[in-house]
Amino acid sequence: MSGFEQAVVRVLHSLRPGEVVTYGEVAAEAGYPGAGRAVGRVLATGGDGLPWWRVVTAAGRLVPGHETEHARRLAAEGIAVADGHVLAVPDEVDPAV
DNA sequence: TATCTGACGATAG
DNA sequence: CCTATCGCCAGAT
Repeated sequence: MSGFEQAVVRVLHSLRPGEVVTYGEVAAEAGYPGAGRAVGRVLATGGDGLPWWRVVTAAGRLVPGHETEHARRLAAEGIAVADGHVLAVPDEVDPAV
């Protein structure tokens, strides 16, 4: 387990139900801004134990190759998904906005 | 140590 | 919307 991997895992577990973040956000939150690519690698290698479905690309695009599974899990979390992309990323639930 | 790869990000065409 | 290019980082060979 490298520090990077632990940091990423910790961030993912820090997310609340229905919380969706991007790879860049996870990387920055983990303390490795710009390491979004490495984050994707961790999720891909981690395989299980990690809420990878709460992570999407900066464009709101779902994980390539897992769009169906991803969309299904996001729907279970209450996230609005359509055509392989999230309709919105409510990282901060602000009714004022 | 060097090189390649990848569930990324942004810009440009 | 899609592909191409560059920059980024960590891991694998």
